[in-house]
Amino acid sequence: MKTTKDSLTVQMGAVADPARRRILAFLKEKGCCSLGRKTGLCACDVEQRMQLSQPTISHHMQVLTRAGLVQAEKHGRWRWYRRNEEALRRLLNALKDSL
Amino acid sequence: MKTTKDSLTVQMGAVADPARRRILAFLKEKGCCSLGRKTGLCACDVEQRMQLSQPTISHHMQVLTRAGLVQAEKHGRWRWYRRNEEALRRLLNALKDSL
DNA sequence: ACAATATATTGACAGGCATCAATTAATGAT
DNA sequence: ATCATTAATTGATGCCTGTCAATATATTGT
Repeated sequence: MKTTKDSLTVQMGAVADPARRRILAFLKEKGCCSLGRKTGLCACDVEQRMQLSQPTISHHMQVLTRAGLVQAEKHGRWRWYRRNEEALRRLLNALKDSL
Repeated sequence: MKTTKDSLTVQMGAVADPARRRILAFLKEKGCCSLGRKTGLCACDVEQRMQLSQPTISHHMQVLTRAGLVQAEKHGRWRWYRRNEEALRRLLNALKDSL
């Protein structure tokens, strides 16, 4: 019996992990690969700041992306991640209603 | 190497579970055991509304209480639980800052 | 074609967690 | 005292998740 998780639960699960909250905070900064961009980091940027292995970072980025809280954009060799401010705002509102 | 969880993470973990979010919603209602009280339910109230066993409910109430999101008050044979609105508000604000 | 870089995938492992049945503890009623 | 009721605890089980090493894939540069 597989119970499919509703999207709020998925997002909450994503944000419940402290490593992923740190990543979301990092994504506010300007990354070394971002060049002209105002926001967004590549995975290597994140890896540099966190003390976690590359596969672990990749996994966290996937969780955040699947939850819709960050958006990924492939750019050559890199993959740029940026916060989905809209989704984050909606999450906060949903949580406000749900709590 | 045991990493102690910070309180925000504990609270987020508590609220990430859909069953516990439902419980928090139920706690807004008036329970059968509450008699003259405006808010608060006993565990049997919660059990009636959720399709979960009594030990499971007990466990969830413990998680919510440890996280400081609900407050328990022993009253004879029953234990009344009520939402800690202050803590819930603070959690939302902390999350707003953290996200 | 080959080497280097950035990221994803796979497989494994440990720890945590949600859940239940069975039991225990606490309290109230008769 | 005994019994009924409410809730906590214990022990077990299976699932989910965070983490890493090793490997694979994709892309760029030479």
